[in-house]
Amino acid sequence: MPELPEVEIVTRHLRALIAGRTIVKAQLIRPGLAPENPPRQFAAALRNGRIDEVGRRGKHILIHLSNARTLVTHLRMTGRFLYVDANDQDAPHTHATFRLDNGKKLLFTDQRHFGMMLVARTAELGQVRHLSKLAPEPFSDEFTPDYLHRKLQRSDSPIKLVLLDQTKVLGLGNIYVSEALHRARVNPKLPASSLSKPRAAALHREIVSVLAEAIAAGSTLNANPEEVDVSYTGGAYESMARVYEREGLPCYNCATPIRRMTQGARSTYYCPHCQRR
DNA sequence: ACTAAAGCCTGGCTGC
DNA sequence: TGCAGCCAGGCTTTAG
Repeated sequence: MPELPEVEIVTRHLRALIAGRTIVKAQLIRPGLAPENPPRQFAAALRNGRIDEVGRRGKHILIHLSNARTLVTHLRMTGRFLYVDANDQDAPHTHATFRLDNGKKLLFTDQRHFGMMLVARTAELGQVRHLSKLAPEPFSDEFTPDYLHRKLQRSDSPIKLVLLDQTKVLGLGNIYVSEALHRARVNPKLPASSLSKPRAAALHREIVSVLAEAIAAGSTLNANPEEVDVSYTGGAYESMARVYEREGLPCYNCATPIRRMTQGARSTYYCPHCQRR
């Protein structure tokens, strides 16, 4: 599923394909995709905007335009961009289209309707509700072992749930949170506040390294580098995961069978031996 | 102020 | 074979 590494890969592909292009015509087909922008306003705000930059903030993709607007996109579970000929028929579940000045069009498809878009003035992005409370980028200088320890101190919830909170730690989802905890040998049920400072430092190191390694490997996406179209399974990182979806298989450290449990209505994978405490 | 749970949504799977 | 019902999960909203 799209977590920070997956969104980073999509962002890079998009950047290579559409940076410098101009949006000739934008169309919001399903208004619910961008509830804060009525379809006519959505179209007008993007029309004739040249794409200056394609960036990322957490799991959001930011497409900055020359007309002082930014298109913000969250893929959630099944959102994806397709880059096709302008004359091609729209793909199934297409909820927005962006015709470009090179005979191509970008489609946004989303089978499950969880994805989100919004257009904002670039200068006002700081006040956009979805972005304003996000934690620092995990690769930034602000995300330090001390920062992580301080955030964890403030909650008695199971550490797995706290790590999924994008206002505390940015970029982890259900896959990488299980991976980071296993690598740091931390029990997912441990109250966040009881993680010692040295263990928080180790966890910090593993969060950064698991995200970096996933990006370097191309994440869990199966993506054609020439295309922005991606499949959300079959990517290289899937086979690199040490616990995720490995229930019953031996831990790579100690051969104990990996277990699955439910936390916050979703699966957590862990090694009952390596992650005893 | 915090936490827990419901809700959003649909394709694929399970079990009758 | 058909179909009801469950499951997956990022994030917001609501209830406690």
